Amino acid sequence: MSRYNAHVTEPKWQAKWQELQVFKAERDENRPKYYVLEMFPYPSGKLHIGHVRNYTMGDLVARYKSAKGFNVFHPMGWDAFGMPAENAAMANNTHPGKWTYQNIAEMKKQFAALGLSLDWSHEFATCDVEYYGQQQALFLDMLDAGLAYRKNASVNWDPVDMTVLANEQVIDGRGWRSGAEVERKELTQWFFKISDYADDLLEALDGLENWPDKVKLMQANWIGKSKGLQFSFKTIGAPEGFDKLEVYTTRPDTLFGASFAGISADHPLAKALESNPEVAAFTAECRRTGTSAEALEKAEKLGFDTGIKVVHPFDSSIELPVYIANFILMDYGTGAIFGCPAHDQRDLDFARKYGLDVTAVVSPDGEDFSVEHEAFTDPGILINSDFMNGMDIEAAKTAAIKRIEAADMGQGKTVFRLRDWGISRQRYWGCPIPVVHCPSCGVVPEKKENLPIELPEDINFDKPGNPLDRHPSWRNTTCPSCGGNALRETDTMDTFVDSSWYYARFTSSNADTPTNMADADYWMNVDQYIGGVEHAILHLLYSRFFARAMVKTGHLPARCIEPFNALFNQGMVCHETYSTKDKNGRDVWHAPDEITPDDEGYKLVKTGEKVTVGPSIKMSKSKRNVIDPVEQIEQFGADTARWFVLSDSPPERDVEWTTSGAEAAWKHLQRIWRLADEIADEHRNDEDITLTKAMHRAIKDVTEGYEGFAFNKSIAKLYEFTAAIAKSKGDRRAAMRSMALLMQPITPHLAEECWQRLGGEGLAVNAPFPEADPAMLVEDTVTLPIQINGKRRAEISVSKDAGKEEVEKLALSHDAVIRALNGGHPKKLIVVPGRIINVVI
RNA sequence: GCGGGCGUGAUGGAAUGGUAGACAUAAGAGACUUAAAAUCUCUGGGCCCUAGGCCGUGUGGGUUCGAGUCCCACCGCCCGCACCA
Repeated sequence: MSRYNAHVTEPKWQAKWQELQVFKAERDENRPKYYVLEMFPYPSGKLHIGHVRNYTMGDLVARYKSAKGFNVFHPMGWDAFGMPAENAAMANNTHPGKWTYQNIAEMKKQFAALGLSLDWSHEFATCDVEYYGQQQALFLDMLDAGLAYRKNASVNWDPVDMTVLANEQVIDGRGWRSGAEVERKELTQWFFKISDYADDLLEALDGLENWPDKVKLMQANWIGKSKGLQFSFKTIGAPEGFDKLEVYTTRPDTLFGASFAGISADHPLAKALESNPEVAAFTAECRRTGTSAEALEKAEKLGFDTGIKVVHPFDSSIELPVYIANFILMDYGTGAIFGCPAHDQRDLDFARKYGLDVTAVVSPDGEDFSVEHEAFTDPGILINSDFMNGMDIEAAKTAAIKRIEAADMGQGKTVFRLRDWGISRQRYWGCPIPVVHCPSCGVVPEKKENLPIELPEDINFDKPGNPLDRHPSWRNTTCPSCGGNALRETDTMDTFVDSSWYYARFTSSNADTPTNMADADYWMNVDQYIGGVEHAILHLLYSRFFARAMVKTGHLPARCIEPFNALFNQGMVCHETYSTKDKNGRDVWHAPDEITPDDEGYKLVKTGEKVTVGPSIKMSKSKRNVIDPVEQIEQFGADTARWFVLSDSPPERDVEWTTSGAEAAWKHLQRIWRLADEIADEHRNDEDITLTKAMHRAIKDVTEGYEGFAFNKSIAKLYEFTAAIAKSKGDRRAAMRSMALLMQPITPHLAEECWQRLGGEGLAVNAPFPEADPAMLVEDTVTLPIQINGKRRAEISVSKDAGKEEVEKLALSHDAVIRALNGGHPKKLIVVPGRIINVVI
């Protein structure tokens, strides 16, 4: 009997697939296409076990769909721009490009060992000049279409690294790298006008039937649509030019409960008042806490009474004080509000602190009502509100808006939380923004024929800041408009731009325009997109925006505004943690290969010290609970790793990597090989009908698991089917061949080997997926449980065609039922054909 | 605080409102072996008066002939957002 040697077999079949170009996708109008895409990786240089799970799932789908007759497109590339390359360049005195391409080469080798059904002929890295040059063309078209623009914006500025930081790179108010206190700085930045599509991006979520509800909900919350009223108060005692104060509210129904007006510390009116040193001190304080994380700790509501008053829009005899308040955001609505303490918790906290009136204007039942320390935000009936008295909230909102509009003081308005996407980054390793700053013409877009604007190679990171800023020969250029001396834009694009359209570029990765319409038209949309839920908002929202922008600029067909037909978020791979304590009682973490089992639990291999086993959590370097997939593949082969990452948990949930589980997977695959090997030499002629039925049952169940992203259930069925084959005394060849084809999407190498050994025709990867014969799924007899008063007491075996009456008769004549009836008659008898019998006594 | 999800054996997990615990791991027993490894077989929620019965899917109610599944309340855990007017 031969032993299965993955180290020989796996490279052999990988070479065969490559030789025969099995995974190369060609347009073919006669077959339905299927585009499978996994979120492409950042080329860190090291394959992570999470990649194995992600890409195995995509590969399963690709191979399964291909076996089902689809023309499958399954490309791969590299999300290759970004900070880590610059950090590595600084640390190792190398070039970011050199570092990145070395990593890509290294990672590609590791990918190859997994045996993925990828069409590498469409491969690109986003740092390839061919890619980012087309991205620049896209940018120019978007500029033309009014989707890109420049404006002043306040950003997180790291004064040591001299760069802008994204919000998530600011930790406790300090730069994640330099540790320097981050400043708010006003800079002129490039933006994409994603807000133009806010409503569309929200509405279209409903049409994404095969997206997780969770992701759709997160996007909807992020877009944050609210309907309300924007109107202006007349002011009393305000500086020149501020005779009106614009506010926004979603609760115009509560206007008669207003007891103050509030403005943000960044509001122009607040700034105008800063000549008063007290105001300046207060606004400075607000801005400081506004940027730091401590502000989130239930920051106390603080206000500063400006002495200015505003006049109530419905009753000019009412005057309200205007406060500068620390809880009002400048970039939402108008940066100014009216406060209605009775029906808003923040306003109530504020009012109690500063002794302002609290008048309830909505009551649960329309009766008199008052509020103490908890704002009333439930539905109710308007009181104390003049013309709105007696109305419900919705009617009152409509009435208030109508009245304001009639008086020409404002109008109903919809506001979004979603803001335009700032894409400028003061960094080298990104896509240069293709514009020129000309002293006479201003900001001038580069001409398309001058693209690509390539990053210069001769740069260094000796000094902080962007090397492009201090590279005169690159920076100095001529104006595309007047031909005079001009300076290049030195900002590069946010790396999220790169990943917002790569799925479209894959369809025609060598085109000399961003896409080729014929290819895009054939391959788009992505039929199944697979990746981590951490990209639920930004990457997916940006991609949805980009698809719209590409439709508008003529780079995608109109039907592609939603580029991903189906989305699946896979769970993470977790592992137990192992720790001991050091002299100071602090945890010291140990890698899985540093420990060994002892009598009860684990000890350190080196010292024999007892190890505390912690819960299974996301693999991380700091906790050292990391499993290296390359080592796993060296030990057991890729098929074992592929089988195991899918076997234990549903794909959307986290899976725990255990040594025993990986070994069990390996043992099972060995067993499959032994069976195939044995059966290949077997000469049995008698059909085992039980096995044939088990085969069709397995085909049906495994297929359902693949279709429904329940891969763990498919694997359970494969285990059952294996047991059925092992047990059978009849001809097992057909069953084992089906087994090979059923396993092919998960363990493609072993499947090929078994297929070949069993005399299968051609390659398993090219064989059609087995189809279950419905006739073979029907059992002649079924076992029906008998319940007495809803509790299972017995079971009977009946023919599948047994009529209801026959079943009833059989049930009533069963010993257990006779005993329970004790001579009496059942009150009720429920027979669900093929399911259950319930005797109610 | 708001929004969402989830609570099932020692563990990961199965279960169109219809036999709870498929499949796998850990554990235990046995077969083969001089022995080990490998392989194979069996046991595997708890309890009791053990030919049988009682209890059991976070807790308490409800709907139903029948609830892990549906409804209400509570408890616990996880994730997302975070002063969004």
